Amino acid sequence: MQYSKATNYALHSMVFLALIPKEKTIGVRPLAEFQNVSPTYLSKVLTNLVKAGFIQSTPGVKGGYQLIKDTTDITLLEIIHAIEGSATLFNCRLNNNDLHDHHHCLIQEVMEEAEKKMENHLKKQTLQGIVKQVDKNKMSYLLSKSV
Amino acid sequence: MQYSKATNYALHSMVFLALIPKEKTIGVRPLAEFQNVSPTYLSKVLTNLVKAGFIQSTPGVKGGYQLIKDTTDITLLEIIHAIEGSATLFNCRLNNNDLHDHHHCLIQEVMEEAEKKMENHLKKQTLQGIVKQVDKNKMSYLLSKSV
DNA sequence: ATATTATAGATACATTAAATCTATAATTAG
DNA sequence: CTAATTATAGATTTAATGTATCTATAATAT
Repeated sequence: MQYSKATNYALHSMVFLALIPKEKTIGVRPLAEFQNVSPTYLSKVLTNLVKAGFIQSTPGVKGGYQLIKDTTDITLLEIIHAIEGSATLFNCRLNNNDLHDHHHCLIQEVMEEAEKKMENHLKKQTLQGIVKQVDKNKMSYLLSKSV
Repeated sequence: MQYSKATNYALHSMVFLALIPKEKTIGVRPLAEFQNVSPTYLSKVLTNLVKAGFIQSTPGVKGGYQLIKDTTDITLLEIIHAIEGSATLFNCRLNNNDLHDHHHCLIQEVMEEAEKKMENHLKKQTLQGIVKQVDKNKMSYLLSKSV
């Protein structure tokens, strides 16, 4: 079980977008090249981020993508959910006739508790938290490409 | 992203096995019927649990599977790892030439922290914890089939 | 010796992620 | 207004992986 490549691209793209001046836009081409992925595929991922309200897209010359939400108001969990959806990681698949709906699965209960621990942590991790660290390292984030 | 059906089967099978008398064995057939899965497929899952050292298998008449470890000494995390492996949920897939190994990914760092929260919780959840609850409910676990 | 049960290997099937292609719409520049 | 640029949508293809089946083999009990 692993997070999808799409989620990978989404998270890295968001960090990238957070690092460029807010009034500027950036095209899908450089974003894709940076991540070694085809622009057409990445654009589909980015569209999900647009629909989630994190970024804005403008077509045409000088168009591209840009953040429209404050980095302190975007959590990693939200980004992940925008791509992966928000279904629970574990779902009891016992479909026994005798199993009634109100009989909740004890295993599922525990698994959901565990997942919540992870989510609670990711809920506290804002995009700003990542970006801040990049600056702190005093490395040219874009040049080193070590996002 | 979701845990595999195999993990589902493994967890439920372990609870089932924990509920039968320790000296008795149970064949793959009833275990499979209980979970609405083919015996041949479930046996492959169970073999992984054998290799992990949780259960024992004996061929032949009156053979089958049985627990060989104490329920207080088996955690849900261990069972999950026996099926899913222990790779991290998130892996930075940026493979830029300019990216050196020692440049660790900030996103990955956070994601691993988050995953650890979940794992720490599952590490504390023993098979006994589940089984105990089943008894507490005073329901015939096997009859109600509401694992 | 026979019936029973697990295991291993090969294979097939199904689902989903990942990626590509084409056409369309929106925007800017000239 | 026209041409170039850029994002979007839809259909389609490819690849990867999870799920499942089949057959043969080995081990055990009666």
